[in-house]
Parts: sequence; structure tokens; C-alpha cells
Amino acid sequence: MPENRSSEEIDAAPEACQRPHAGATCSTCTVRHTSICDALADDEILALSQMSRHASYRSKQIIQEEGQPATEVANVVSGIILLSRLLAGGRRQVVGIAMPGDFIGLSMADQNAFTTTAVSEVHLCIYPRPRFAALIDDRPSLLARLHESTANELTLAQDHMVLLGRRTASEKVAHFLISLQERWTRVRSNSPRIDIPLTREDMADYLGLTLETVSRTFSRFFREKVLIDIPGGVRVLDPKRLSELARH
Amino acid sequence: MPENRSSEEIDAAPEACQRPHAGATCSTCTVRHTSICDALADDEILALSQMSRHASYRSKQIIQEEGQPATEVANVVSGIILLSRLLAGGRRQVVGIAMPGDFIGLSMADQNAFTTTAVSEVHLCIYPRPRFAALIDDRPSLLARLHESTANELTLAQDHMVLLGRRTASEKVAHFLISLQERWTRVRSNSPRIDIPLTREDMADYLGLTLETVSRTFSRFFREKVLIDIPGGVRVLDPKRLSELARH
DNA sequence: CGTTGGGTTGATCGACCTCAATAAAAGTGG
DNA sequence: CCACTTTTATTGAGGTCGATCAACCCAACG
Repeated sequence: MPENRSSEEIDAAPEACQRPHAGATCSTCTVRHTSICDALADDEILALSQMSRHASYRSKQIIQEEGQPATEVANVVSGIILLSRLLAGGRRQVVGIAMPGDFIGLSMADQNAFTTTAVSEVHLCIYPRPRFAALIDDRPSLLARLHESTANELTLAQDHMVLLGRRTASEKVAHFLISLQERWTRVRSNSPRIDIPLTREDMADYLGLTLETVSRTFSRFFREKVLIDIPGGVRVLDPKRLSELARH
Repeated sequence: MPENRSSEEIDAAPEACQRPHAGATCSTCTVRHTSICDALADDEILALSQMSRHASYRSKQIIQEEGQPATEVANVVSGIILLSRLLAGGRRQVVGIAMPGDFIGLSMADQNAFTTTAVSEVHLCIYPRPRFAALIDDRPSLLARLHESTANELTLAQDHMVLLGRRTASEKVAHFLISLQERWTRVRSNSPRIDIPLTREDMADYLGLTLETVSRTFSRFFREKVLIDIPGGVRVLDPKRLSELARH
């Protein structure tokens, strides 16, 4: 059974290393220019960094829970986070995957719209929501950036609706792998290697499938030499064939 | 065969009645306070109305096409619009339904992310994108309202992902009917009558089903006295049973 | 070592799709 | 207003993709 801890704010659990910090870290931040922070001038960054705290999460740890009051918002500094919703009968749908540079709490709603779960070691840069909201009111450029991110997220959501509603299992898996690869290249360099920190079940819940179907689809891709299995992910052998399978 | 006209901007076709107009209409606009215009003071409304034009569309008419440059944004004044994406093999996924008060072009992207199609007589209030963008830059309150709408749209998109990925056919249809009813009550008064201007195929493409499955599901709901068939829509006989079927 | 979480694979089942025929509406033009 | 076409809806028969149920493997770990 998973740990399944409840928390009314972004998790400040003993096992989640946290360090309030003042100032200097933003200048060395690895997502400084890929996150919404990029919209801010140096003096504004200072204001932001002064209200921030950092926290780490272990894999499988729940960060925020659906329906709970949202007291904080955060930037993902490293690691991968699943955004999911629960349904009657234990059914789960993963509605998004957050990666380094992504912002958690785009909508600035006062209730969490989804559960956030770490699927690898995760580092967050966390801001109190009221103070972040105040900063937004002051800084239209930050709001513009926030809106840009939200609009981008909406486009991704629409892509995913198409995937969930109208694609076959193998199209889903192939498409997932390609989009994961693209998102990795935005963080690291491009590579035929795709790291997959998600379990088969996580992927199934993202793709609207069962874990068995995901497993079978991977097996078939291995058998057909489209991919090879490597620890912690896959390596793409036949990128052309993979994108044909994804049918974009 | 449908008319299938191509258009690089919001349709100014001869059959789409259009009238540029100055000023006075906003004060009598039926969606004045349910649209993003609500964020604006009277003098700003004046500025907005001076850049606007109105246009009407007949049912089945394509308003904008996916991938085309987006030169205009618009408010829905009346009628219903489907936002859809096309996929290889003629597959279509409806990613959203716009109703009176909704804004088309939330993301302010320069390419249309989807095709917009009228499914009833539609009236739009249209603004040139560059001038609307300039107004946003001037007016943080408008940007805030735009962001709010986009965030709201994102939440709806996440709901829909759950529906597409994890609900059964009858849950999908029941859920669709309830959400349609809820959205109608935001425009009109609450009623057991639900107007459905969409065809079975439109609904199928929205719900990730085939039109036959949608038809069969309706037939079953009629047979089980959950709904009765009325011209142009349905009447809910057993609201309790309907929401059970939707399994919130 | 046993235990536990994750993965694979097989056998079977069923929800939904596909194909097809028919009916009912809704336009369209004489 | 009535034939005629076109669009939309219904219903059936049969097929299939992915789900379900279940057994087993493997690696990590206390």
C-alpha cells in the first residue's frame, strides 16, 4: 500500500528536505530561463526569491491532493510530477505531466484541481499563493507570462483530448514516447534515449489504457525493433517507424 | 457534400451577415456581463466596441479553420460553436463547445489551434487580433479576465480528459447532458428541457464514441424513461437517475 | 530469504466499433 | 405543394480491440 499521506499544503513533511533561502539561488537556478521567472527583471527576481522556499520529494510521494485548499504555487526545478484526478470506482486519469521549468498552480485557483505526485526525485521552488498573487497584480509582464503558460497548457490538453478520444493503443504509446522525448530535449540535449520514470500503470492512466495493454504495446515495439529496452527507459531504434505509428 | 469553404480569417462570407458598428451596441449586449467584456469600464468598452464588427453564421458553417493564421478573436453573442481537431483517417475530436459569453481565441496564438464550426445560427462580436492584443497590453484587468477564462477552460479540458479516458459510453452521454444543462442555465433559466443542437455525430466526436453508440445510448435512456425525446433536444424525466448514470 | 512492487504474458470476455439496411426528417426545385 | 435528393437517426448482426482475470517472473530490499 502506498504511503498516501494527506497534506493541506505543499508537503512540508519531515522526509521532504526543505530549506527557506534568501536571494542568491535564482541566479544559479537551472530553470531560471525556462520557467515563468524569465518574465521578471533582476530586482523582481529578488522579490520572488525572498518569498520562496525549496522542498524535495521522493518518488511516489504525494505533493498536493485534489480538492484541498491551494495555499501555495510552485516551479518545478527538477524531476517529474504527475497531475491526476480520481474517479468513482478507483479509476484514475493523469491529466498532465509537469517537468522542470513547469509551473504548478497556473490557474491560481484556491482549490487544487488535481492531485500532484512525484514520480522521481523532485525539487520544487515554492511560493505562498497570496504573496505570489500580489506580485502578479503588480507585474503585468508576469501575468502575461502566466497566461502564456496557461494557454500553452490548454493546447497540450487539447492534444491530449484528441489522443484519448480518437487514437488506438499503439498510437497512444508511440505518441506519448515522442512527446516525452520532445519535452526532454527542452531540458537536456536531444537523444534517442528516452528516460521513462513512470510505471506502466502511470502511463496507462495517462493514456486511458490498462497497464497490461501498455506493457503489451511496449513488448510489441521491442519485438518489432522500433525500440529497445534499457534500464529506466527506452532507446529509439527506428524513429521514422515510431512517428508513423504515432500518425502525426 | 458540405459547403466546406476555406477562409483565412473569421468568415466574412456574403451569406454571413456582417455589420461594422460603432459604440452603442455594447450597452444592450446580451452577454455584456458574462463575457470578458465584464472586466472593462464604460470608457474601455467604448474603445472595444469601436474596433468590433458583428457577423452571423448559419448552422454547419465553418467559421475558422485549424492551422490557418488567426487574424481575429471573438465573443460568442448567441448560438453554439464546436471547436474540433482533425486527425489522420478522417477522425475528428471535438475539443470544446463554445456558448454565448465564451471567448474564441483565448490563447491569442497566431495560428488557429482548431476548427470552429457553427452548429446553430451563431452571432459573433469580432475584434482584430492586433488591436485586441494592444488593448490587453494597456489593460491588466482585461488580461486578468482573459487568464481567468483560460484557466477555467483548462479545468474544463481536464474534466473532459477524465471523461474521454476513463468513462463508459453511458457515463459519457449522461455527463454530457448534465454539463450541457448546466451551461444552458448560465444563459437561460434552469429547465428539465435540454436543447441539443448537435447531431449524433457531433456528440460522438465530442465524447470519443461512434454516432451509433451515441444513438443506442439515447435510445436506452428513452426506453428506461430517464429522458424523453422532444424536437431539438430532450426532456429529463429522472434527474436523479441521470446523475447516477453520470457517476460524478 | 521471504516479501513486495513492478513487469510480462496468456486466455477469455465484453463494450464498443464496423458494416449495412432502413426509416425519418429536412431541404430543394419544379 | 409534391417528388426528389440529402442529411440524420435508428437498429441489427457480427467482429475486434482492449479490458479483465490470472499466473508467473524478476529485482529490490528489509
